[in-house]
Amino acid sequence: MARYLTTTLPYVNADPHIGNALEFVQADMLARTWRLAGEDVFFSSGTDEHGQKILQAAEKAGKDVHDYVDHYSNEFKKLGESLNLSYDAFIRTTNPEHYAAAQEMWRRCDAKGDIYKKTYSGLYCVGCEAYKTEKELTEDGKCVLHPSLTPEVISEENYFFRLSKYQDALLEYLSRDGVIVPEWRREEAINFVKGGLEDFSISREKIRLSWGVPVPGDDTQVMYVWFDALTNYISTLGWPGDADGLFKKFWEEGTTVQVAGKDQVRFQSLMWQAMLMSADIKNTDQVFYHGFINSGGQRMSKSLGNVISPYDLTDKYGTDATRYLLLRHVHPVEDSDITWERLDEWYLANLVNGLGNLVARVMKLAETHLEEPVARPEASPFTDEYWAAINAFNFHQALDLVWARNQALDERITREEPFKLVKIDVEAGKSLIAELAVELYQIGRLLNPIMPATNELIKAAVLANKKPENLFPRIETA
RNA sequence: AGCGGGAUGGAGGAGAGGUACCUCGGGAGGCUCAUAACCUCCAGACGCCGGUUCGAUUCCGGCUCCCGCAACCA
Repeated sequence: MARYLTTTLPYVNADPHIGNALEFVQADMLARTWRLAGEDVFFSSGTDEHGQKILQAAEKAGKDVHDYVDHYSNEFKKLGESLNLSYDAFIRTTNPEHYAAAQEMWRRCDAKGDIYKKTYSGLYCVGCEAYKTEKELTEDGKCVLHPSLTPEVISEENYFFRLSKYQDALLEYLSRDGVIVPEWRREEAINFVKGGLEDFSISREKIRLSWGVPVPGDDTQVMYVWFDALTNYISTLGWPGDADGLFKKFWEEGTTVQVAGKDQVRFQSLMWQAMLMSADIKNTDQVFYHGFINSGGQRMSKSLGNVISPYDLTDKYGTDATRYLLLRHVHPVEDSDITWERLDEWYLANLVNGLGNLVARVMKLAETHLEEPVARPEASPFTDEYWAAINAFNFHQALDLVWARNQALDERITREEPFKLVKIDVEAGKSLIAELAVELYQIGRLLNPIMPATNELIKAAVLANKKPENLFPRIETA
């Protein structure tokens, strides 16, 4: 079966944060799992590069906006390498092909009568060059960032998308089981839609904001970044031209899954789905929403000094251990809290003393007592329970299953004492040790979607009958 | 106001209609193959009040306390 998978595209106005890493690693585990199961997978990620915030950030940094987005896009690419992601495409919304796709999406929605012009007025802060909602203003109505300025009421003529028209169609879409995971977010979305939808502004006046995709047929306006960015999910497949047939194969005929953060429901499951409906394109089959990561009971922020960046993790623990920590100790959909103390604890308990030590134990026995490597086992170690956990996005449960197996192997060694047996009855001892090595190989295989490099190392060690270097060295804990 | 989530041993987290699991920490013991690792045993928990049920910590209702959301935020 063809399976399409995508993350949301990180917005390139800042360095990658741990939430990006979580989303990438979750999606990568899905992609690798499906490939293992023999499915044809197209896994996409990339960067979202338009909009006011980016233009401002570039100006603030004194950089040309093109150089600025190139730099950050590359940072996200590097993060992908640090996390050993296996995506098949990295789409940038500044690609010419993407521009063409976003404009075609616009034309189609327009042809449906879903785009119209309207005057939008709001409180505008000249300091920020942005409209402000009440929430963003101080009690006396001043901008938080520019308290000396009084926001002015400004009117702007923009194009709007008739989201309201799709209220019933969206309710029908949301009535399908599984279109949103977890289920309670689907109910949340339904309630939200029932509360009434308002049309969205999908363009900006070019004189205010030049950094965006031009609106077809109106050179005074550029697309609001959301309209352009959402289209990436199909432009990455070559839509609309579809010269390689990827769009047909993966989007139209395959199963589509999007991975996103919990703040994305309105954009991914409502706005984007309405856009697809308007353009007569199949809706996304499933959107999985992960939770957020806090630290020390608070949202990570530079001012609090509790930021843990993905590079902090990979530098300290390495790629595979970082993947492990994010997949097993961060809850897939609830918010989670991590601190260095806990990360150190998990690393030490489960990887150093757990998996790493187990590999050393078994391979030392095998290397010492077996003349030749064991044969590669035929039987699949993947159980229905394991597949089911992953397909339900319960990554942590799939990992629990593997670690239960690790523990069972440790227990077996203690119980059956191969190191003693081999001195009493050489053949029986060898045969037991061979069984242990085979089990270790199976554990290695189970780690494939979780810790790709460790999976290879363990399998190679067993097949070479050679104890590897410590997989997870002890590290200095602060 | 409303909508949603959470409340599990000393700490942090899973979990599920019927002996409550994991990591750390505490106590006792074992092993020596292993990265001073591993294994066994012990002490210790399901916020409060009702309801459904043979039985609920798990389902339902109410309460208390925390946390999100409340649309152009990319």
